[in-house]
Amino acid sequence: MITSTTAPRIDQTLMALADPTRRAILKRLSAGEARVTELARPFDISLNAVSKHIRLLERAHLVRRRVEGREHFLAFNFKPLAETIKWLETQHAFWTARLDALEELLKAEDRAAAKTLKKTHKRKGRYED
Amino acid sequence: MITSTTAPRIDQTLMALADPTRRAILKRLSAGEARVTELARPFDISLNAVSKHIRLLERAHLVRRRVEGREHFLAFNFKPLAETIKWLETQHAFWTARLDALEELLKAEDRAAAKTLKKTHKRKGRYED
DNA sequence: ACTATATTCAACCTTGAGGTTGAATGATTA
DNA sequence: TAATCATTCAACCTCAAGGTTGAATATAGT
Repeated sequence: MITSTTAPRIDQTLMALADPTRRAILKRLSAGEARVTELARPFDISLNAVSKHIRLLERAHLVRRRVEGREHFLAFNFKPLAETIKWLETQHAFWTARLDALEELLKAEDRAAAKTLKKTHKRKGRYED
Repeated sequence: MITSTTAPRIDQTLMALADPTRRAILKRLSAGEARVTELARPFDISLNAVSKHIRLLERAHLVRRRVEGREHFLAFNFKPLAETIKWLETQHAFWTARLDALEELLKAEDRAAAKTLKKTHKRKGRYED
């Protein structure tokens, strides 16, 4: 019984990345530290909204905060991102390997069918896109 | 004014992947087509819940559906996944490149400071983790 | 001591995720 | 035809995302 493929870290990271505003914030932070107000400036939403986005990024460990007086400096933390990419690549490799194997299998079936002229298993309704 | 780094496709894909149940479903589907009931079996949640997850995966184009009579066959669609990984890798490259450049800059500063024995800019509060 | 600045807190709203149960629909099978 | 199976639809619940506005807090500048 699959209760959960418990990878809460990955859940959080992917969730945090699934928002264009947050991705833009990260992009900005890849150029170096920035304060909250600074990060908020380019956006059309309230400062508070950006503050919330930052808090969420922090919770996902994608961003770290250094408080200096009244100013909060945010910095990018790459680790979770690297981990997530690695995980995705692994899965991707796994998935495509399976897919390739399946393709091979189907081709082999087709060859066999052609040979015996039976033409069974003409898989109807193949998908595309 | 950054209204949105509009990549709705990526939003959807990342969001869809940010759930362990859905990732498990995809993993199952990488081994080949499956029907809804079949996909639902290993989970501890209701069939309806799984049906909803599938609908969401479909909406994100990660899964395609082929209806045959009363049975619905689901299949993995790799394209959005590949796209997303590619995008993430690009961003990762961009981010790390920037980070490396920044590190270089800081090191250079340190060297310069050491040379003139001034020791200014001793960046306090470096982050770790 | 004021005043302005940087940021969060608190309360509120709307929307959708993730789950439930029960009924409806449609295709098989006995 | 009647019963069974596969799936969705409909209605409901709870919770958190993403946004707003207005007040609170603390630091910095005058």
